[in-house]
Amino acid sequence: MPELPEVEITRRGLAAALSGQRIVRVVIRNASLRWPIPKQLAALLAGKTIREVRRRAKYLLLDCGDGALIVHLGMSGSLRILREGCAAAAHDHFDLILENGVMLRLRDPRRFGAVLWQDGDPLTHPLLAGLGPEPLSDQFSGAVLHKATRGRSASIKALLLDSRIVAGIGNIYANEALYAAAIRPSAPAGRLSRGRCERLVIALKQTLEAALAAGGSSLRDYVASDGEFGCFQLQYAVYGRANLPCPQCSSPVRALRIGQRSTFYCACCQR
DNA sequence: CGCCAGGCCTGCACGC
DNA sequence: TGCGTGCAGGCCTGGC
Repeated sequence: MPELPEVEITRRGLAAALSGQRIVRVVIRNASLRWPIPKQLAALLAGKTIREVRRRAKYLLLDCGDGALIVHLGMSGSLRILREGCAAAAHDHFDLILENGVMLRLRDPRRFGAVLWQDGDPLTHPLLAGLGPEPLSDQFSGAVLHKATRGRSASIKALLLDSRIVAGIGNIYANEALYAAAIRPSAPAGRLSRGRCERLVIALKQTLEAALAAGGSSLRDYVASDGEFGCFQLQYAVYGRANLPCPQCSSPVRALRIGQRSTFYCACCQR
């Protein structure tokens, strides 16, 4: 569930609590996430100091100087800042306990998330090395999207979800941004004009910023690191709104599947 | 009960 | 041959 805005909200909460703190203990209750949590992680992390908390796409990077803990929340993961000793509940798989008594706890019912270690620069990890530009950075522009989509016959929505084109766009925000840009999700990416690429990139950035301002989207499992819920789901124009009226023209929102993912759009407003 | 869900990797068949 | 492409499947639990 957590998409880029939710991961960024989490990052901000973690940065305030974890930066500069030393790790004293690691608890692994269930190592079987998407990939197994390395069993030597407990020994490896003890004594390290978290320098800063970064994000690349939907990966959180706890930078320890000589390497980084890489955390992905998958579909149902959340990270909470708690006090050491707080009782673990179901699906609380992993804890980091810090010198000052603060505890970082990962909960992930579906276990599609990941906790990994990368020596040195975490951006060299195979999962991160091939990622495209960050959508909120200046590295991602209409010109960049236009160039990346030339010659591609796949739908624009499929390519927005391709992390090699742009990193960390999830299904909700792909749907919402295409609506905001008035572009049909099924449109062949290679035929989008330069102007429409510009408009889409602006819409994508605005959609992500609006979600950040609303504290992200809380659908089922997501909570911020302080336990707060996001409320951007109240602002969805099309996502999850099959047959409900389009906010602009009131015609019913259509639902279909593109690349195995639920897709929603207004056939009147999006061309 | 079956079906669906915010992610994302792997592998396959197919067509150019 | 080697891509790009669209699928299917896999990993899981929980909610409807």
